[in-house]
Amino acid sequence: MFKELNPLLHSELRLGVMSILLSVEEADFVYLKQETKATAGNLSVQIDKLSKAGYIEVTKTFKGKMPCTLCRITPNGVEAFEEYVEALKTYIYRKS
Amino acid sequence: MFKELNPLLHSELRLGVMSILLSVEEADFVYLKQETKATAGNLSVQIDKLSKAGYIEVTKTFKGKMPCTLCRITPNGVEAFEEYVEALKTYIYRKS
DNA sequence: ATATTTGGTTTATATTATAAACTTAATTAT
DNA sequence: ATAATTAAGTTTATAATATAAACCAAATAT
Repeated sequence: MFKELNPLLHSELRLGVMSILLSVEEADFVYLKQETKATAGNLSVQIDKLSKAGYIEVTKTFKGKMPCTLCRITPNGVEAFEEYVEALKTYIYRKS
Repeated sequence: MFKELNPLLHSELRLGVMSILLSVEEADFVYLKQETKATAGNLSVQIDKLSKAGYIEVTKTFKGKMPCTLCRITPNGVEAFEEYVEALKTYIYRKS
């Protein structure tokens, strides 16, 4: 019937982050913040969750002298995203 | 960029209820409970929220001697659902 | 030198989802 | 007939989640 919606992805901000990372190969904190319009605190927390779930990989480097947090999606992340989309379809394209 | 995901619909159970009501014209509490596999308490709360938002219409009747809570989607509900789907697409079919 | 901005993290709070406990009435079993 | 069970919900307490406010360290501007 309905497939379960992975609660880690079923969150506006985390979904946004994943969506960006699917299309962009790598993105830093500042870019993600701009694109998602999230506050830094919220973004930080959600990046952490995605990272702990193994959906994204986070590398802390420096751009010049400024800290720079780079994120990229992992194969597990891609898979989870695709499954999430499949699950969503059971809600959205429903045959009575 | 990303469209906002209506938080009232961005909930697994409420989305399930709306999805059913879109395809079925009318459904009672017991049916919704079976299809969504929700607990009665949870379903009751979520039906109430959808109803207060004007997305569904709830009528309390009796089937024989047993109480029967009938739900149907409203035009506002249909519209909100469609907008929600459009918003979702900005996350899912994203052109980099 | 001090004030402000940048790039974050931590923590406290508000919101939300969920289940457990309860209610009322109808069945079923004894 | 009455006691126990089930049905159909609702209310309320709790657990989980999201979010922003407060904070920190380093860099830059004044």
